Amino acid sequence: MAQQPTTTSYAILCLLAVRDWTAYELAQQMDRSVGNMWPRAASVVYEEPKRLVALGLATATATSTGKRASTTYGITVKGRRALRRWLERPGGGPVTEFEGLLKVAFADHGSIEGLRANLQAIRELAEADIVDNERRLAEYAESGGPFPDRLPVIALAAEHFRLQSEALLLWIDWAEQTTREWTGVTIGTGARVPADAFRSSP
Amino acid sequence: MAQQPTTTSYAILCLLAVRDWTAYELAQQMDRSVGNMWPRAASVVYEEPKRLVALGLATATATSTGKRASTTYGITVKGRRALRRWLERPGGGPVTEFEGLLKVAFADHGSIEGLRANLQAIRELAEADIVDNERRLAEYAESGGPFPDRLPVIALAAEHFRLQSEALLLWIDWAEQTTREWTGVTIGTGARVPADAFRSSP
DNA sequence: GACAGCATGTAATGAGTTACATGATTAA
DNA sequence: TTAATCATGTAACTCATTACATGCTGTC
Repeated sequence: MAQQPTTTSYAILCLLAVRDWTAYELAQQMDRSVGNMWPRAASVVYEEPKRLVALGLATATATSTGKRASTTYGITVKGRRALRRWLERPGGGPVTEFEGLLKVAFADHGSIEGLRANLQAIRELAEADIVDNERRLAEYAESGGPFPDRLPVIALAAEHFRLQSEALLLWIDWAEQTTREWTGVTIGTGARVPADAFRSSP
Repeated sequence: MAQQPTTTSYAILCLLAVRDWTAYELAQQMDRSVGNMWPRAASVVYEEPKRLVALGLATATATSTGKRASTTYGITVKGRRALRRWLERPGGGPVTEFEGLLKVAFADHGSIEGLRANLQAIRELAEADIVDNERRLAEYAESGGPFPDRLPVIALAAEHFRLQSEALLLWIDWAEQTTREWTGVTIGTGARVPADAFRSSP
C-alpha cells in the first residue's frame, strides 16, 4: 500500500534533508522555491510526507505553534540513504506545459486581436517572473540566505531560472515586434513569415 | 458526463481545425509537434476525441487504412466556434517540471560524482533537443512544410523553442564550467559560489 | 466580538500514465 | 514464416487538483 516513492516524494525528501519543517512550511517552500522545478498543489504536500513516514524515510512529530496543533516532519537515516541513491541516478529533462504558446501556435484559427491579447498576457507573466527572480537574487546577494552552505548549488539552479526567463522575455519582444504589422493571422489575410524565421543558429 | 473541455481537449481541437486526422495520426502529432507545449500520453489522445464528439465539437467517421479499421476525426462548425472563443481568452504561462534540475538544486545531499553525471545527462538531452529542433527548422526552410498558410504562426512557436533550448544549452555549459574545479558539493567540501552568481541582469 | 487571513488538513473527483491486448503490415 | 513494428485501442490504477471544512490569531 505504500509503494515506491515518486519524484514528488523525493522533492519533499530533499527539503527534509535540509532541515525539519511543518507541513505548512513544506507547502510554502513548494510554492516559493521547489515549485519552480517541480510544481505541486498544497494538498499533495500535506499528503506526501505521510507516505514517506510509511516508507520509513521520514518521521512525523506532533508539535504545536502556540495553541495550534501541527505536524513536523524530519528525515531518517534511511531517508538520507534513499535520497543519496536517488541523487546518483540522472534525472529527467525539462517538460513544459505552455497553454499560451499553444494558442499562439494555432492563432490562425482565431483572430489577430486574440493573438495580440495572448502575447500581451504572456508578456505580463514573463515580466512578473523576472521581477520575482531579481527580488530573490537580490535577497541572496545581500543576506546570503538561510542556508549558506547550500549557496553553490542554489546558485546553479538560480542561474537556470534567470536564463530561462530572460529567453522568454527575449522571445516575447521578438514576437510582438514581428506581429506588429500583421493585419491578420494567416498569410492570405496579412500575416508574414518573419524574415529571420527557420534559421538554425544565430 | 461530458463536462467541460479541458486544455487537452482544445489541443486536439486545434489539430482538427487544421485537417482531419485518424486517432493514430493525432497521437503522432501530439508526440512530434503539439507535445512540445502540451505533452500527453498516446492513450489520452485516443480517448479525448470521444469527448469532443460527445460535446458536438467533432465528428467521428469509421474509416480504414487498407484492411485495418480506424476512426477519423473532424471538427464541426460548433467546434470551430468553440475554438475561436477559446483562442480569444489568454492562456496560461509556462509550467515546467524538471527533475534533473531538482537533483542539481539538492546535489549537496549527494556526491560530486552524482552532480556531474546528472549535468552530463542534462547536456545530452539538451543537445538532442537542439539537433531535433534544427532538423525540423531545416525541413520547414526547404519544403515550407505541409501547411504553408500556417507558416507565420508556426514560425512564432518555433522561435520560442529555439530560444528556450539555446538558453538551456548555455546554462549547462556554464554549469559544467562552474563546477569543473569543485571537489565537493558544499562550501565546506570544495564547492564554490560562482563569482557571477546572484547578479540580476547581464 | 467580528472579521480577515493564517494554518492544517480531508474528501471528491478527474485527469493522465503505465501496462496490457490484439490484429495488420512489412522486412528478413 | 517468423519477427518486428505499425496501428488501434482498453483497463486499472495512481497522481494531482479543486473544493470544502475548521480552528486559531491578530487586528480593528
